[in-house]
Amino acid sequence: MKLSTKGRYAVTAMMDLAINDRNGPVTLAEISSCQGISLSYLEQLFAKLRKVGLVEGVRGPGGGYRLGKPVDKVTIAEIILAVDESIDSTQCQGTEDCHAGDRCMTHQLWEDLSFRLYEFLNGITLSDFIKRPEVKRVSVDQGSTSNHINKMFQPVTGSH
Amino acid sequence: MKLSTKGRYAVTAMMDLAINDRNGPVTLAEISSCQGISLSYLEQLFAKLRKVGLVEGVRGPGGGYRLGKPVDKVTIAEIILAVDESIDSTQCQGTEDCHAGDRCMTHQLWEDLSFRLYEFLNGITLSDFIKRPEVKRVSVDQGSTSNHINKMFQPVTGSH
DNA sequence: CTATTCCCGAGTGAATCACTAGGTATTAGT
DNA sequence: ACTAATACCTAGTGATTCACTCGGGAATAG
Repeated sequence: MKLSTKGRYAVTAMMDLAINDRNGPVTLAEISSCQGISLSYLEQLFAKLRKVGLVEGVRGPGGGYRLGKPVDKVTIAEIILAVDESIDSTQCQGTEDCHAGDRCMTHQLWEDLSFRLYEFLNGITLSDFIKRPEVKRVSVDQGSTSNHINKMFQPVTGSH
Repeated sequence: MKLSTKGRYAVTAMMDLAINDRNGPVTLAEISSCQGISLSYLEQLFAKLRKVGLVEGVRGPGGGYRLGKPVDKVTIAEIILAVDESIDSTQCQGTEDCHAGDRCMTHQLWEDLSFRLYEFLNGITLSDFIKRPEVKRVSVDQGSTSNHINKMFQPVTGSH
């Protein structure tokens, strides 16, 4: 689960597609000029997105890209995994007898954390963003219909 | 909020410190041989961690590194931010009149997501890991004392 | 004094990032 | 049939970052 600028480009581009879904395909030229990313670089990113079925291209004039799945099925984790390939957890992983014996359970702990992070990002879909189109920074409308998201805005109470 | 192998090194090293907290300082040589990371590279990482007060060094024989704060005050987000400096959200950010007008709210949406991710990682502390030392993959003990963590293992129900 | 540790800076090959350049394939409009 | 618009594909490139080596210091326990 890596996360870098490349992943950001992919996610924001996918958001763009999700927002303008009903108006037909979105061209890369639009996204490029709008987001200030190179066209050819976008093409490379979309090649990866297309390979895993997250988007589908429409050729010819009036063409562009459409989402390959319904907005509520596309998760942030998928998008990031498609372009920012995962971190290599090599390093004596599996064979945990690396040293003093009782140390070095950190691999396990990291995988725990990594899994949690994945679950978190896999619980957020594109629809969670386009649902509140102009509503900038929603302010905790209780009893929400969009489940599990607003939890993130809540407590953390104990720690800071 | 970037996340790469570098951040993983820092997090696992900090976990190591947290686990062996009571046995005096931990040397970089130990972490190095245990985790298969170069000693000098570790030194560079720990220089950054020291700069923000996450660790403190003890010189001389028997020295090493100690946590700079109580384990329950050190969050994953802090560690990652200390070594993996944040993603540049440049690109027409602020001036959102980049194109057709009603498009391009994606910056805002990205910042939303980025903030959520930060909150998530800032809600996990080192103590959440060392609390269950040998307990591999805890299985949802309800009514937990360690609040907000086990929520992550729960629903996501709707999406997949 | 000496060995052990942290501390510091400079340099290096490899990989990745974001991009440029130059194509080909498909299709809507005329 | 022609043209323009679009997706699609491959190769290369400078800049940056990654993970590392090397060569030193500075502090301190024994």
